Amino acid sequence: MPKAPVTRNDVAEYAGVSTAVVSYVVNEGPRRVAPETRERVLEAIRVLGYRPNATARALRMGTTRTFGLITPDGGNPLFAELAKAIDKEASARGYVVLQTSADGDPVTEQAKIAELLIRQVSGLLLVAPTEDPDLTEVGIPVIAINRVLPSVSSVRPQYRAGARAGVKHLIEHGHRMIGLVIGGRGTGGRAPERELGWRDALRQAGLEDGPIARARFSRQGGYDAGRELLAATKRPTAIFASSDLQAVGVLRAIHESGLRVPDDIAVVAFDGTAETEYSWPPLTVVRQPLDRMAREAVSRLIDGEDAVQSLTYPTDLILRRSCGC
Amino acid sequence: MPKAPVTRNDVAEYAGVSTAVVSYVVNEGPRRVAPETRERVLEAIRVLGYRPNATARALRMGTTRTFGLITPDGGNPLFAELAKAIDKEASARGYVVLQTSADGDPVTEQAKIAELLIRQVSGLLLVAPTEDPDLTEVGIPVIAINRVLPSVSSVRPQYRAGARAGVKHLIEHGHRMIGLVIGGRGTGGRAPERELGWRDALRQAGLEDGPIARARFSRQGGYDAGRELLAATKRPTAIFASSDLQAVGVLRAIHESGLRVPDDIAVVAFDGTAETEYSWPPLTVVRQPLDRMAREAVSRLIDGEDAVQSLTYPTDLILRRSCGC
DNA sequence: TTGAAAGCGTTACCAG
DNA sequence: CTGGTAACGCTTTCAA
Repeated sequence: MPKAPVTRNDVAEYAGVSTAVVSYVVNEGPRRVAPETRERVLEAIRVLGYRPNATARALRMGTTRTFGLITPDGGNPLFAELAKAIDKEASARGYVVLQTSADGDPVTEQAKIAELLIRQVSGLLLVAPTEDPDLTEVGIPVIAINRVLPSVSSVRPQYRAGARAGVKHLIEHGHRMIGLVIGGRGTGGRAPERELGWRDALRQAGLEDGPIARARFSRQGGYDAGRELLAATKRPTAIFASSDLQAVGVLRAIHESGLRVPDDIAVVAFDGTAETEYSWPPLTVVRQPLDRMAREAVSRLIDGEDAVQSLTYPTDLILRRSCGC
Repeated sequence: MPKAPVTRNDVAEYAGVSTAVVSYVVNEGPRRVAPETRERVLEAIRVLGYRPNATARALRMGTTRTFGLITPDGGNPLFAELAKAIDKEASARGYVVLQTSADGDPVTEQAKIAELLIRQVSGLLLVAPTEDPDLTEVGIPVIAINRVLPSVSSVRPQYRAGARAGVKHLIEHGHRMIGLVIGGRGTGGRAPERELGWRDALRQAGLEDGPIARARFSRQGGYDAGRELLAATKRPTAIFASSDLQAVGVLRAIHESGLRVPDDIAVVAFDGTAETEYSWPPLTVVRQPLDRMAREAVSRLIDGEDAVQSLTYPTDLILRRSCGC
């Protein structure tokens, strides 16, 4: 027997006031209420165990104070960490986030967006959306993270500069043949900016391109790519991996081949999730400023800046052992 | 100028029918509607771009088809994978999950529960809740995952049997001195069942207890614990880590000390997240049946089994290289 | 300082 | 087979 929920009516009755007064007390406005009355209402709320019904409030107010967050894959630590940062930021500002995963599938992604929209979310955060969904007419603020979309604002790390810095560091260690592991084969998208950054650094140093292995953004993809690079005719002495997951796979490929990191091959990765601090050896990484991106994304949704902008944030180079430091 | 949302009224007007009919069409019930009328309504919906308002529906129906999920830490891969499994399961059954993280803090946890309750979630999933919140009076189904609570049903792996199997495997490899890394120091709770399982296996084989290191359930905790065990007077030849995160830390501690896995020290971990397949060496793990647990937890929430039960599920022993296989 | 009442978008009952 | 309409719980304007 699921006991009927206590409504604001019950509270009003118990306290001997009107429902309006209860509302004033609960919301601390928009009208003042006499201290004594206020006490009575508070008491009634306590006694009855009243909890306001946010759906009714949302219906009336037209806003749910809820954000929808769609990631391509909740199992990817990068997205998990990003989601955590967003949740934290949103919580701090009184919002709740409806988080869901699109499983890398554009049609699932579209369906999830629709699902969130009917639930009247106050804003939408799309992490690395696979396709460009039709977003001009949704009527709520939308922001893309880690990917730029034509019709909405976006927030992402300075991929190109970050990759350049990572590769440059490898060059400073004396490497002349630096391979690249990047997206492009299978699902998982590409990463043109990181590829450009890698090339920038090589050009600046007057080096020729090292071998490129294109693979999915996964540990397995990195493993395959690593094996490919190790088998290349001109085997690189260093590898720049465009994601943590791939770097971890590369590491495994290198270990299996009996080579040593960083002595035989150095590795630097892009992303910088927690996992990289405990790989063997610990990975030198170009870290995405997740907290800052999360803060900015949430701010824009709440404060409703409506000009379409694409914002980028500087990365951090974290030196650990895999580069030879 | 945020264009006014199109409501069911607009659709009714456009199609020249009443709002009730629109409702029947949208919900495919509870009344039949003439095919021709139906077509007109569908057309109107298409033309106007109508999207039903789920908050109004929730208010009317008293159910949101939304679950609240609270994990202690969204950054922990185990919980991220579990959340993913739950999201997938819930999605398949037409539910959406509001996921949020309590950051290991009981008061945050309580606040998040309240936040979800006012949003009228249809059920609550609590992953490894830190405290026993007052849950008898919430009026919606609640299920605990990976921890048993007095007042609600729970779902968890067979910790004891799983740990026993993992340690037994180590014994079969010939190890006689097997250390344990487990929770208990700092935040992060304990793990009595896993400790019991470890001891069971040792007893069964007539072995004495190896050294125990208590630490937080984190990579850092495992690292510290690993160093502690390596410095022990009777250094173990094998270590059973009660979580993946700790095992990864243990691995790092071993590598730093110059020892080899599994030759000098074997390692087996409990959990079995994706990360362990790509550690070096790949970890032999006792895998939690996350998908099954997720399915069962969601089912119970939806189907509303109200007897308080604590359900356990068998683990899988995944053999990889860290045990010596 | 407080009360009454309208209305948010939806569902479902009751008439027609 | 379809239309009208009350009700869900809440906020807020208007009146007292």
